[in-house]
Amino acid sequence: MRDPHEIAYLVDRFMRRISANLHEKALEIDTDRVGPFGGMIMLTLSDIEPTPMHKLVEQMGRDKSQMTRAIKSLEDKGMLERHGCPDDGRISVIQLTKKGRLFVTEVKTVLSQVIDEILTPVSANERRNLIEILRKI
Amino acid sequence: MRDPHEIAYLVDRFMRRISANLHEKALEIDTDRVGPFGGMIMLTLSDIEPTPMHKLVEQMGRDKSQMTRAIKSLEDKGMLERHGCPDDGRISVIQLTKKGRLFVTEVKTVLSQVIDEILTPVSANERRNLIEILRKI
DNA sequence: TGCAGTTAGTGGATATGGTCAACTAATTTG
DNA sequence: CAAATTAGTTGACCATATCCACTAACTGCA
Repeated sequence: MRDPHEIAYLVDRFMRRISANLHEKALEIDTDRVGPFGGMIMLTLSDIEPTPMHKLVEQMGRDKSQMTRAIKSLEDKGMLERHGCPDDGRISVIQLTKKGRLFVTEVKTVLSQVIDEILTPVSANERRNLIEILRKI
Repeated sequence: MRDPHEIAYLVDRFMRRISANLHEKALEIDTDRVGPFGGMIMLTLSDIEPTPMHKLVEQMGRDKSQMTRAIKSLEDKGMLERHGCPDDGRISVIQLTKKGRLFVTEVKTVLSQVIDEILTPVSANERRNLIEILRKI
């Protein structure tokens, strides 16, 4: 394999390694059973909050109905809050709670550990390259 | 975001773009409703066949029970065959059929197109780097 | 104004993928 | 040969994804 399609394969493997390794370590911090997808949402939110749903949907490339349910679940767990937007009645603005922000810092710690482990065979220089390239995509 | 955890996020986005773009184009060639996961299995098989299940499981990093069912479904669709191994009665060796091989070449074509599109902002040099780095992981 | 089209978000139905645990049959090891 | 291991299967269950129809609120235009 040395054609473009190999990339799909490699990226898939990469992603699966992350989730597998995360799975073990995350049990301790994920006391609310937020799960991988919920965690990803929280991470994303911590970057772009406060934000309306549709921005989050766009950012994460997911279906909006899926997002509705995930957000509701996170709201029930006290991770985030929604308040209506005075300028536009359709929009509800999402914002992390204090608990949510605390959770995000924990997730970042664990996730960084996991990725560091996976990236041990990759030099610091190459890591910068990797991030650089992925950002362009 | 400039910490290791950003990588998880970027890789996730990458993977989602691949599946989204593939989703549109794949409808024509995927007449047997093999689906993304089935396609991934076929691609992997085309590299390592003939192979027993547990090698495939190891290679793809999936649960073996999941693989049992996926393989059965692909077998029903005439994409692959299994025959018992004379040396070891537990093992059944998986092999692509002619139809399966034809399907794989189609998948590779479409997938390569999709990835080429996504990688347009990335130079040839960087692509080599990317593959290089992903291989190490 | 006010109606037509668009946008934000919700909800139902269904499909696919992933996880866990228990199980059978074949094989290896001491 | 008995005990432990390995390959693969099956059932149950949860998480995630996709599609579609729907409401409410906003925008643009005549």
